[in-house]
Amino acid sequence: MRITKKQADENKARVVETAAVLFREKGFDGVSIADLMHAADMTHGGFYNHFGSKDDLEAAACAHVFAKSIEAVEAIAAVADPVERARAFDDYKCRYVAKKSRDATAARCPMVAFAGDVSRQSPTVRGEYAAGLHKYLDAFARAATAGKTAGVRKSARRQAITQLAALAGALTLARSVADADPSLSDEILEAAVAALGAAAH
Amino acid sequence: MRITKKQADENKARVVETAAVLFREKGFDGVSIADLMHAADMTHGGFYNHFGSKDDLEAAACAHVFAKSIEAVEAIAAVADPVERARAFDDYKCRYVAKKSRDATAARCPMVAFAGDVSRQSPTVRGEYAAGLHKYLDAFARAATAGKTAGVRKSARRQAITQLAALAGALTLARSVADADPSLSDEILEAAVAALGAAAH
DNA sequence: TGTACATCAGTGAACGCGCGTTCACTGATGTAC
DNA sequence: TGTACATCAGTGAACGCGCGTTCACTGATGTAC
Repeated sequence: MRITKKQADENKARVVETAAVLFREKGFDGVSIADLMHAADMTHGGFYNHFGSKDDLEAAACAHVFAKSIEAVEAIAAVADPVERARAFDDYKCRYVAKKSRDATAARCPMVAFAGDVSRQSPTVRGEYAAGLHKYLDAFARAATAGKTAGVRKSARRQAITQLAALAGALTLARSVADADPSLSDEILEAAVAALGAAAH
Repeated sequence: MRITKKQADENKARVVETAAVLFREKGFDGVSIADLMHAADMTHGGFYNHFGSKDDLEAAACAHVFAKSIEAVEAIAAVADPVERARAFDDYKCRYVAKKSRDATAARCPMVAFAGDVSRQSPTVRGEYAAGLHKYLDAFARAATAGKTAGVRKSARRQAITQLAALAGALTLARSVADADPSLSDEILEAAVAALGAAAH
């Protein structure tokens, strides 16, 4: 039963969106193609009409998730007014290490969701992940250094990278003990928030 | 062919040691029981004489790896002379985010090696991991706050947690792009080292 | 515009493989006397 | 200490399951005339 070209494109997009959610929630290996296709309201056989392999989909899902995150941070970096930009950036970082963010596993940041798995995946996935992280980190550093003079920009970028590592590390560690030691998990996130406050002034 | 009790205990210990290496290198799901047992110079059938399930071994390996890390940090925290302790602690942190550390995947820190996978493993593994991280983090905070007055110790602990998150986050991110974008990977580690230098005085 | 045919997105059974786990067996070790 | 037997760590074949992937088939869509 052939369907319309537009419908087929929508179906493919829905598979990528579904994968973006499920892969973040359960990891690449935790989602079978049959599970995924059923979650996207299709049967598993049609998968290979759209993707050459599961690897290809992993790469596509990775790029898709990063694209959204990059867009959000670039929007902050593009804010013209320095005060408003700083406020928006602080908000973003606070939300990043909020408990709500830790618990929303399906919407998690691609760094945290994929960093552990990605180095064991195929070169295609690794390449797409690296490209995404590179752009994300650049956008993050730009949001932090926008408006600074060229003289301090280099060290400001370094600081931004470390701040990003601290946020991602805190979220990763907090997530890893969320079930087994909730109070430790909370303490890690609270420390991250406190550090943001201390760095803000 | 029954063997001596001592030999059997040694065999079990060798399986745990081998698992500690292979799981860090390839992840829990990347190592089959047959692979593992052959790496430990045995056949796969004997596995269940020592462990109830693969989960049990994962938990044991997790605890084993953490125990070593905890021991190292506790030794630093126990150094009596404040100057020498600070120097030892700084050394430890610098080694943690050295490129050599990123590339030694088989010897990697348990936080970085397991954090991504652990929340998808069984409760047994999650429990052992959480217990290990809790002790490790406590030791790390003690190494940072030893000798400080009670008044500042709470905020010093928070700072130590964030510093640990920054180190673990930097190593995780650097590892995740090590193959596909080596210069980005290097930049992340260099930023982490620079931040350690800035925090030291 | 209408018709005939090729195309191809989606279906669901099937294949082959690797994995965790089980099991009957072996034979040296540990133990009871 | 010596002997007879039970124990149990290690072996390797086998089982059952889930997975990624393939394939013959369907029938509405797209296209050539």
